[in-house]
Amino acid sequence: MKVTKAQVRENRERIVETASVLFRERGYDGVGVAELMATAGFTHGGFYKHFGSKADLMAEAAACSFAKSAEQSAEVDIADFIKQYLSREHRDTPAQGCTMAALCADAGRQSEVIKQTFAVGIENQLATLADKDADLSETEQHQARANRIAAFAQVVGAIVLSRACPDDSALADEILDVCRTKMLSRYDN
Amino acid sequence: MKVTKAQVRENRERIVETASVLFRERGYDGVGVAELMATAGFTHGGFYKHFGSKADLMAEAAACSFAKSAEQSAEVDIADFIKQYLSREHRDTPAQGCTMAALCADAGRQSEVIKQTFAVGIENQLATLADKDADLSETEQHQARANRIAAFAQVVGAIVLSRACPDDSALADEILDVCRTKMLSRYDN
DNA sequence: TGTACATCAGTGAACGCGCGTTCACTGATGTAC
DNA sequence: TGTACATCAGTGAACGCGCGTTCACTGATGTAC
Repeated sequence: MKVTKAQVRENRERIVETASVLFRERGYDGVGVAELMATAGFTHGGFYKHFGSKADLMAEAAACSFAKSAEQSAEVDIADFIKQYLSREHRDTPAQGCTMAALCADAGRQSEVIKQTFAVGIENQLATLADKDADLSETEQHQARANRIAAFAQVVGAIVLSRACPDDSALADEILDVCRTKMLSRYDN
Repeated sequence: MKVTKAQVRENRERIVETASVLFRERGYDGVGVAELMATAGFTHGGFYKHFGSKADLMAEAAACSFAKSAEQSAEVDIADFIKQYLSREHRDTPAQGCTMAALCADAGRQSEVIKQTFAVGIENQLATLADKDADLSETEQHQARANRIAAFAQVVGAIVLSRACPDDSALADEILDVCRTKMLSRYDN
């Protein structure tokens, strides 16, 4: 059952993307290698032809989704980012949403390799939020970076708290609405 | 080996508190019933004399820690709360820290019963942050509540992101420092 | 108050199950001639 | 270009292990008389 080199690459990519989705949906401990491989369309035995361990895949799936999200939000301005991030749709579909929001608490309990991947992901995200056109002094740059860090902490916290509430909970929606309104009022004036 | 009623109550309490600590440290999936009971000083078989299931204990441990943290921070003013919450010490000792920060991402993947417990916990925390002495108009009350929600989202997000970074990571400290400074500047003037 | 007995918290072996990982095997691909 | 063979991605059974949960048993407590 050998397969072309192109097919191998494609299959590996499919496993990483499937993992990225399933992990965001159910957490690292919530998805097993066998189920993962079955969802990607394979039997579980072949897993170790692609990855050294489940932990290796966890790191790779995170890195992959961080790269992808940086790509996607490169053209989005900060107000649109906030609107999308703090939407009910994003909260209700973690599998398609921000990996940082879905998995950073899990990452905190994983190995240093995975934490390193997440640190890079955070820096990517901060870079994405930067206003590329602006020509700022050094103190203004520091201030801008501080603003981005605070904003990112707030959107992540809001999503994570909102997801911890029951479905159709007024509080869950209130958290999102309040944070969206407050944050947008700083940019749309 | 029957035991006095007082002893039973005390033992149950010890199990709940042990669970609360271990869950915060390693997540709900990271701690098994057997290890939990052993840490509390029992064999695992007795677990089901106290709780219907592991999920029941998860809900009870969360509720217990929310009640305790509301008690503790009742006398703390908002600036002190921010300083404590966004300290390295809090980040580095999740087992003794805020259950919301440690487990709300896990809660989002659990049953509605647990999410309900977390929603109550969030409301508790918001009530704790309220300025009891203030006598405010209705619009001022709305505004104050919105401020508390946004602040809580930001501190939770900051801790969770900081914990996702490698140990001794500059970024991890920067996230905490930036958010602490920015948030305090709104209260200490 | 003293005695006989039911209760039930705690024990520890056992249950089936799914986990991450390993392995012998298959057979089409890629390579050497 | 055609043939012979080594490679290795994918298969599916099997590994040991720890999980949540169940159960027969123990024996001190609590209760009924």
